Amino acid sequence: MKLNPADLRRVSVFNDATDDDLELFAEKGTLRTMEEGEFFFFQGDPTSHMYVLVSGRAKLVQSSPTGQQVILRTINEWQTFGALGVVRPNATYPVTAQALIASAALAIESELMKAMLPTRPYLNLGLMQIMTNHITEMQERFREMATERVERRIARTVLRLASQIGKRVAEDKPFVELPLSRQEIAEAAGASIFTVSRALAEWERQGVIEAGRERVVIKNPHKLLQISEGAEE
Amino acid sequence: MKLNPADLRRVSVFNDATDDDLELFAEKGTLRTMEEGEFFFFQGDPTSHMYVLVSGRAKLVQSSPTGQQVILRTINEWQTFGALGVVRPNATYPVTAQALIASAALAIESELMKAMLPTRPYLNLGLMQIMTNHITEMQERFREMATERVERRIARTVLRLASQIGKRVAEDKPFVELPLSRQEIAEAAGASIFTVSRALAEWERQGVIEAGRERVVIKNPHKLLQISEGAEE
DNA sequence: CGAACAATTGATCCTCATCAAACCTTGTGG
DNA sequence: CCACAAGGTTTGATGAGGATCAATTGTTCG
Repeated sequence: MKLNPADLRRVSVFNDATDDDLELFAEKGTLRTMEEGEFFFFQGDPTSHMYVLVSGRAKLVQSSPTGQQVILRTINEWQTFGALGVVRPNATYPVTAQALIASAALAIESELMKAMLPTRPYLNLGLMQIMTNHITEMQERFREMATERVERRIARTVLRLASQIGKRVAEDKPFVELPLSRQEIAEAAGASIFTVSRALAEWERQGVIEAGRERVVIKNPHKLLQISEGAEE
Repeated sequence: MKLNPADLRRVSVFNDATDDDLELFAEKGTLRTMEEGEFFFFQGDPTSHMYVLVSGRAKLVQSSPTGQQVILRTINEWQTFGALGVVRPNATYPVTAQALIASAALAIESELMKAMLPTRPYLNLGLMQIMTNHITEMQERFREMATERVERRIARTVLRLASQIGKRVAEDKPFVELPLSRQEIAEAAGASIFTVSRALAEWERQGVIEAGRERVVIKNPHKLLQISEGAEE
């Protein structure tokens, strides 16, 4: 399989790259393909590469010493992950990256990226932009987790996941489909799968969503947003 | 009051700055002094400046629409805050920065920083390093909040706050003092002040800490670490 | 068709927030 | 120097929100 360098411009970090640089990334990078459930890297591995997801879908999970997991982020096509190693070459990944479906990612050596930084302002700016995005997102999620009750958190989580990895169910319909199990929604929302199941069942009764096996279809995002903001009774 | 440019080298972002740059920051920046409880900026303000705390102590808090607060970070001398604006000039602060005690901070215009980035690799690297630190810290705190129960979270919070803003109670003693109210510890741990009060009372009974009004002295950090990791009985 | 696994549903229990009231500490003014 | 006010802290009683557990019901796939 061959990667078209021009496609790399869809990556936000590479928006302002020169054509030469894009070719360099495409050439020096190696394409890694994964089956569903396989791992790009594990929490604790040395941060050897930065990844660009070329196709498929992935998730970043963090495990506690006791084995409990939370989903920190989901990755869609042309999004980057594992970028920490660019800045801290001798560090280890703080998360595990796992393919949600069959996927392919371009792996670029951290050392290469790091060597390019001093002469590429656009790369620095691009990396800092996604970093600040992650910081503000994590701060918000932390506050939610600390102050909001489960149902709202689940609603927000479903909406956020939908914006990150949701697909239109059909071109002409506004419904958005989310290919995630209850377990995964629970790990992203910080709830038990039972509570997630009950919340989804209730929303389905109200016609807000349609729930299936490893699948959620959002039929009324507006109502879901209301729920996430506390319009309840 | 005059700021010595050489002191700025204690700021991690400026570690590798030239002497000229340090002087530039000291000269172009304005020193803002705050009484206890005053605000450097509010959540929602435009990100006009990056700050370096020169003296005192501050906290970054985020408020929910309903007014509930969480403490995201505490700032000690020579630490930076409000650095997001450097990368996103037209954004607004996602947090509020408030002085915990009488403090002074050097305010450097975001625009100035941004203009310097393309020709200063050290600045880019320095900023990215603190950003990755924040990301990994927030990811861990999020996981803790999602998976761990209160007492452990409070223990971890007290330890983390101690490492960030703790002071030795005396040069020759290992005890670390933390000048925070129960309310503030609660907001940092994502707990109620009642639960915090009970936990501290219990630990004081065990000789792990010494609790006072707006004050906690850690006498046995090792034991506290054990509690935070779940050694309980 | 049956095995494996996801999801549901109900019953139970436990953690922790909430509320109320008392207590302690610090600072202020007479 | 004492009295009082203000605000931080403690403590107990209560209750609710969710987690946990167990059993059942789908759903998918070989």
